[in-house]
Formats: sequence, structure tokens, C-alpha cells
Amino acid sequence: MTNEQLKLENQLCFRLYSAARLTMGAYHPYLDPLGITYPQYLVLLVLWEQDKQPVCDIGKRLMLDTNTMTPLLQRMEKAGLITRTRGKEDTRQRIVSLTKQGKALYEQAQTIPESMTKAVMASEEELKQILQMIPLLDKLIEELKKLVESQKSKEINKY
Amino acid sequence: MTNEQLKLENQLCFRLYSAARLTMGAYHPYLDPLGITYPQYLVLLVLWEQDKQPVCDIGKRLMLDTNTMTPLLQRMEKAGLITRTRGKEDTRQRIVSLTKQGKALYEQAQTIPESMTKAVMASEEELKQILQMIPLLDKLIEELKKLVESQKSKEINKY
DNA sequence: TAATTTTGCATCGTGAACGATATAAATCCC
DNA sequence: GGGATTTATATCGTTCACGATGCAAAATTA
Repeated sequence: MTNEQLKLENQLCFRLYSAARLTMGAYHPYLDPLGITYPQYLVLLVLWEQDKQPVCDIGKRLMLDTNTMTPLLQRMEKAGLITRTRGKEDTRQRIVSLTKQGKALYEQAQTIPESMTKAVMASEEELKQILQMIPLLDKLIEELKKLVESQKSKEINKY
Repeated sequence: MTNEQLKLENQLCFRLYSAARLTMGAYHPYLDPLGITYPQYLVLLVLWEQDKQPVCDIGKRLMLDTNTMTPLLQRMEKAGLITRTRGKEDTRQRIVSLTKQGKALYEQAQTIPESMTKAVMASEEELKQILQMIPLLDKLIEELKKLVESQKSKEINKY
């Protein structure tokens, strides 16, 4: 009678959704002192790897469109973490650069990944198990990217 | 010199965050025709399993607080999917019940899980791999719940 | 039973996500 | 070269998430 697949317990997506929210919540004690949010932390991770990138490049790394990136970056600019200057060759672009303050946060962030790992994992064994997820998640993300892309082109082809 | 752990590629959380967003995006073609969003779909999953639940019980299942649930349910009520009545024994409670329309969506949702599975998975083999994530995610979620809970009590004990 | 604490819900404000739409600059193509 | 298309960014509106706060009802405890 009842469709087993339509139960919350059997949904992979609900687990991803919950795990993502809980993880972001777990970052709070580490990010609050730096005065940044988790998405802002992600932007900083990208900029710490390579400074002075146009908005679209950061967006591609984070898989976020400009309608999310622009307001996010505007808030970060207002907070004094970055500057947004016009591109030289391509004047449409906005080059995002770290300020002194944005660079300084890199030092303070050094211990975050290790602290998070230690906080979540009860044991070495458990850590090993959890890390098994990474290649599986990468596979899933790859498939989902293809799927969402194909869904979009289908949508367009309606007309 | 550079901290490898502070690179986007080495972040489990970023993968969870991305996978969750992409999955929700992949649901769009299936949920748009029903006129509901993904979080609303989750609420319906809970109510289809058991109708007439107080807000807090639904929130516990979805791990969402009332500050998220109340507006979400208000929108669903306005859309004619549910009703929110006062509890009889406990008058503080709001009992959430499916309307005829809300129940009717159950039939339309029957094929969603299978469609999603087929859409994402290239092969049986791949599906099997991805499903290996479920127990790992459950483990992680359990750990994160404990962690976030302990972080909260620490916060309180400051005073 | 009175005082205290907890619980269930609501409201407000802020920061994301994201669809839809707009605009100007760059690129393509005939 | 000039018109069409694509690209980079921005803005708007709606829905979520969630911290903070408020309030009344229920439960606990003194």
C-alpha cells in the first residue's frame, strides 16, 4: 500500500541536506570569531589559493551563479575582507582581491580544518570510514552536474 | 608553506554543501509541476507517513526549528496543502493536517523517487556505489548532531 | 499552590540560494 | 564593419535557514 521509497528514511537527498546543514552549524564556533559565514569562508578558501579572480571564476569553483555571488561579495566588501575592481582587459569583469584583513584571516583559519576533524570524529577508525564518502560524493556531484545541465537545456528546447 | 587542508578540494563539507544544492536543483522538474519546493516536499513526506502531527514533531524529523517550520507551514497552508489547528490536550501545539489537495499530491509523487534515481544513476553499478554513502552519512549526521548539541551547551555555560 | 523552568509556537532581522530579468561589453559570424 | 549572440555582472522577488527574542501554556519543583 505505502510506497517505501516515499519515506524520509529512504531518501539520500534528505541525508545530504541534513548533513550539509549540520556541518555548517558545526563551523559556527570557528567562524564566528572571524566574523564570517560559511559561504564567505568558502570564498576566502578560493581566494587564499589564488588572489585576484573575477567573480565568474570564483562562482565556477563554488558552483554558484552571480545572483548569489554578487550580494555575497558585496557583503564581504562591506566587511572589509575584499575589494572588487574593474577588469583591465575585460571591463565587464569584477576582479575580487583580498584586503590586508582578508589575508590576515588566513592565519587565523589555519587550525580550523584540524579542529573540525577532531571535533566530529570519535576515532581514527571512524574518520577513515567518513573519508570513504569523498570519492562517492565526487561521483554523485559529477552526475548531478550533468543532470541539472541536461534538464536546463531541455527546458530551453521547449520553445 | 600552504596548508593543504585549507584547500577547497580537501573539504568534505564543501562536497556535502554542493551535493545537497545540486540534488535539490535536480528535484525541480519533478516538484515544479506539483507547485511545491524541496523543503515543502520533505514536510509532505513526513505527513504522508503520518497525518496530523504537531509542528515540533515534524521539526524533529526534519531537524528544523520552529523559526524555519512556522513560515514554511504558513506558506503551505496558504497554498491549500495543509491546515494548522490548535491542539486539544496541549493548546500550545499546532496540529498540522493534510488537506484533500495535500493528500492528492501523494499519488502524483509516487514516481518521483524512481525517476530521480534513474535520472542520476548511469548504471546499476554506480547506483550501488552511491548507496554505500547512506550508512556513512547516517554516521556523520549522528556525530554532527552530538557535536552541535555539545557546542550549544558550552555556549550556555559561559554565563 | 505558588514560583520557577521548560516547552511549543511565533516574529524579526540577516544572509543565503536561485529563478527571472536587465544591461553593457566582448565575441562571433556573415 | 555591423548585426546577432554570448558573456560578466547586477537587481529583484521569493523561499529558506537560523540566531535572537517574546509569550503563553504546560510541567516541575519548592
